[in-house]
Amino acid sequence: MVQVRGDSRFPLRSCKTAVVGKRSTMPPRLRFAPSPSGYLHIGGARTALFNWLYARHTGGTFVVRIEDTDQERSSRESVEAILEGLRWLGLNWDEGPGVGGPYAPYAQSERLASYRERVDWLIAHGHAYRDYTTEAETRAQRVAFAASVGLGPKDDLRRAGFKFKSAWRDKIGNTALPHIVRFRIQAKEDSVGFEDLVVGRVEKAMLDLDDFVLLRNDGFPLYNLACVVDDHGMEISHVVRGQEHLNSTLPQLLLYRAFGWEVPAFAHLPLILGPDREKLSKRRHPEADVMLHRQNGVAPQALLNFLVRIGWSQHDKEIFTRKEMIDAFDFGAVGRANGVWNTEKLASLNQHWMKALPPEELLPSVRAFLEQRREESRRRDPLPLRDEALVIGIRALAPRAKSLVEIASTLVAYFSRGVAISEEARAKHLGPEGIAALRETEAALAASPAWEPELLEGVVETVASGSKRKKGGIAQPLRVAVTGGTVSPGIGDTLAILGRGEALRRIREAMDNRAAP
RNA sequence: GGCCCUAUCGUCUAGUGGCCCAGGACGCUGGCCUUUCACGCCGGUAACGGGGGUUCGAAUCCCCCUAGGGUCACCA
Repeated sequence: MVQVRGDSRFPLRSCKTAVVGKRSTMPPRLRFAPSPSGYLHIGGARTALFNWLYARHTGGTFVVRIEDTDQERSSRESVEAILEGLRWLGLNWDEGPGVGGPYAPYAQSERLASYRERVDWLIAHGHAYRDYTTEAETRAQRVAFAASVGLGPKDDLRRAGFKFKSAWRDKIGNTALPHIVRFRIQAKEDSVGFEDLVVGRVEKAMLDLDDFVLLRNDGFPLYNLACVVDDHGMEISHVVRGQEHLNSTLPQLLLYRAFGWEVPAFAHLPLILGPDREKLSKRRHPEADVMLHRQNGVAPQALLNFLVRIGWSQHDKEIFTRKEMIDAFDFGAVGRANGVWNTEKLASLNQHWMKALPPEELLPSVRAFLEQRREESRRRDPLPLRDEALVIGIRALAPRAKSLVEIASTLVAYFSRGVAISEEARAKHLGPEGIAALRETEAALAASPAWEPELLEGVVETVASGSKRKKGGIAQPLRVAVTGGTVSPGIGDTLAILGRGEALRRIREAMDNRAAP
């Protein structure tokens, strides 16, 4: 069940099994644990995706847990924004906000008592100590260190080797004074390490670890503590997260060990870098916002396909439906090198999925974009947005557009009364010859029993062969008359989107206005 | 700077010692198709970071260097 990389390639890594004990025989439990301090980040979405894929692949459980222990940064709006992003992507969760579950509550701010209880246990057993050092004293220590190495207090002191030492490490404090709680690193062991499902063996010398803080002086837990307590409490079997958390896994391991808890399997995913090769960040990279892509008209399926292929592959396969991703997913095929964001590839995948997905599936978002565009452009005589016409439009425009927004923008002009004809196009295609062609075609079109793409295409061809003209001799004047320009989908589709009434109207109008100055 | 991780076309990647003078996709590009614009189809361009080993044989295993990224909070 737990995948470990092949023995031949990682001989040393096969010595240990990532998961031992009864949990490894039960269906996996995975979690996505975002901190609600903004929108759903693209890296978070990828992490959520991989967790979700593995859970769905194995028939396990996908949990969403909100890590809102930082009161200042967390907000309800962010929780909602993140959940909305997940819903948009179709990453449904089995336990978590909104759906509940046997391990509720799923927000850390509602689980404070359990962290304090665990911390008390650690203190009682010598694994942690109360530290009464105030923030002012910590600051003073920094200033003193800075002075000793000739740096200013604002310089990065860690670079110069600054290490905070607590005077309380070996004392027993038990007063009511505000204090933090630190984990006591035991120097006895020389190193801690674990087997990562994607990275392999990760090891760190104990000396490189500090007595990390477990509890703040306001009683709120810090990441390492809350994460471990909840992952254990919620019986998470696989911790799948970004490689930025690789280092914090070591102190967390110490916590598992102190508690005597079974350690979950870990999988640290490579990071997604911006075009500047730095970790995709909200501040510097607008593309880090998942919802921006929704606004830009990217289909969720396309974004999913794009994300799954950063850091994961299945031979030469590039296109994945959800089912295909789920069926093929496995941590053994996750790469270890960071990937760079590639807008062109996303666009190309988006175009692929706009063509491949049933138009009906795209319809709601195209309609929404269309209504929005129409509002903005304040077209005077809007025509009703009929589903059948929209479906034809989406099918016809998908191969010609880079996004759903582009489809919608193009369609706006099809759903209002009348059209302004470009003078250049009129000069080129609506001369006496063009008008004559229009006249013949108009009559044939008006006589058409039905108004469907293939049928209309046929009518144009019939008129063309009947009048010994090339198809273009008919289609281009028609296109200009009906769209105002020389570029549009196939003429049958173009007429069909407009509908009989509006198409004929525009043709007649073009014939009448030929003499206009 | 300490520590951790990583290293194949510009980008995402295939590759688990011989099938690789390295395959696919995006991009760029030549052509075909065509009523316009696209789509599509056929072709081209372009990479194993450097140096040492191990081996009959290395993109693949080992070491060093270099480069890149991450992390070092009373954030997560």
